Amino acid sequence: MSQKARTRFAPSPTGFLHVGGVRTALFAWLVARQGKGQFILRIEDTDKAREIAGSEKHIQDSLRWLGLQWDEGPDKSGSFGPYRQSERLHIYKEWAETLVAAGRAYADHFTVEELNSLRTQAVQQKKPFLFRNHRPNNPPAWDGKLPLRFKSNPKSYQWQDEVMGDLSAGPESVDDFIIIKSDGYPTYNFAHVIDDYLMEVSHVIRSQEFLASVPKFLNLYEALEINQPKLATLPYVLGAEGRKKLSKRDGAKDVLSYKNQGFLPEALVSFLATLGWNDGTDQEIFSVYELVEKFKLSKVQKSGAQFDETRLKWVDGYFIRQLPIEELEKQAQDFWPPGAQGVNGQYRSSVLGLVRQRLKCFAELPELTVFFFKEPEAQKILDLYTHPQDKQLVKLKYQNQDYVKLLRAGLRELDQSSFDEEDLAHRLNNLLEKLESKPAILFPVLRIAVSGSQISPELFGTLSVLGKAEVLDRLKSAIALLEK
RNA sequence: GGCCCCUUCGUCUAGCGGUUCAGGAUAUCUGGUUCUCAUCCAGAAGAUCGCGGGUUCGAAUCCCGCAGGGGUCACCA
Repeated sequence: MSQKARTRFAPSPTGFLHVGGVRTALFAWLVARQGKGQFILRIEDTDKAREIAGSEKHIQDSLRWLGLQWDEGPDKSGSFGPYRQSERLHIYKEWAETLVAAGRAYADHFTVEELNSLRTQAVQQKKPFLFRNHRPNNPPAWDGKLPLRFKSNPKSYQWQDEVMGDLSAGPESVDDFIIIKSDGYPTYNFAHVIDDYLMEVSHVIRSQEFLASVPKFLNLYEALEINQPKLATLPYVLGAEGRKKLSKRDGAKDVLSYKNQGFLPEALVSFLATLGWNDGTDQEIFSVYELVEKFKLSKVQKSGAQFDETRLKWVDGYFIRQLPIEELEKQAQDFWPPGAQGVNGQYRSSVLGLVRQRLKCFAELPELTVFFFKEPEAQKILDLYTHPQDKQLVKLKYQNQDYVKLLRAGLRELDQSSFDEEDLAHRLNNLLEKLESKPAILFPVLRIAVSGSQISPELFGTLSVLGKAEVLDRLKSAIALLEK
């Protein structure tokens, strides 16, 4: 796609941005970037009742975290602003008036109750409700107090969707819909059409719930005599449980909650991009750069895709393993266990090096690394010796004095060590021979004393990072504990 | 109910009439890597391509029906 594309993401500030919504933003952003075009953030705040304070900022924070920077938006100047629909009311009014003048819009005198009863009737007759069947002959003049309805010109449509392909719908899909509400605000159906046109949006990329309304939009484009942008309809991101679209009600998570759990933004981006899209090869993980290069709307899946957090974790783990250690350190900054704060950076960096390959996200960092910053609890150590989980140790049925013997030998040997990994490996291997022990026995015994856990990073590295003084101390405490 | 969209391993997907009794990834299980967990490597299991018809020498791939799922029919977006 070499043509300049202008795309937009147009959320309404009615709450946080969830992963389904942000995927739409991502796809739109990719199309803009690869066309060397612009990505527009437009806030569709035309429903005052549903608006939630702070959500615009929250949406912006989410997009920024993922690196989906916009070129034009409410906080940026641009030649097509303002970018908040509530600040464009005069524009919609003007366009509405042209429609009125052309006889293509009329004031709707029905009360909400009347409309509801008409609808109920239609439902009872098992017929779809079409307002145009109740179109008044002599509508009152539009004074701005009554809602204004578009006077449609029902017909069949066939159109091209960049994702869905050839689509069609009959005239029953076209109806008179409200374009300006009685509070003076435009409806989505009207405002987005005007804005996309005025902002010269080339691709309207949105999710599936609007598909049924497209014939209405098409009809409006004709009445307004404006060119229709390219349309791309994205399938839903589905919740993990059912086959339903991911929604806040069904526990869809806030994008920023993934930030708080310590997922890498580039991992979420890669994961989201491949949720419903792939490049036709076996590649499973993509950098942002590759996505910009390879993404194609035509390769987007037509069916919905379940959001599977297990897969997200795999992707995130992959990125964690790939990232240079300095970069990783920056990202991990806020996730260290208590006690790690005062510690010097070099030490933390070494710890990170030891645990990085088992990290799926930084939320797991504290559990994996506590013992590097705090002596393990005595009780825990004792429990692990007396009730080992490890198969080998269980079989041996060691008594305390057996452990003490090994620990003492370890202590003696390590006391001589320089504590660089090579020397540690060399000495402990010698010790194995001397004691006629096995790695599967000696190592876990040392591991427990040092880490208070049976599961921890590889032993030589752990000892080396922990340092001689600390290791010897911990061995001595363990011995004292067992001898009590 | 009308209209519209969708339907390949549990999950994400490849596949666009023949080299596919369906490939990759993940998840699961097994084995290997001087010890646990993880990584990495090797392997196993897992989809009669929603169902039924057709077209064709040949169909996951084209056509038609059906079924299932989803969406929509708001002064919400």
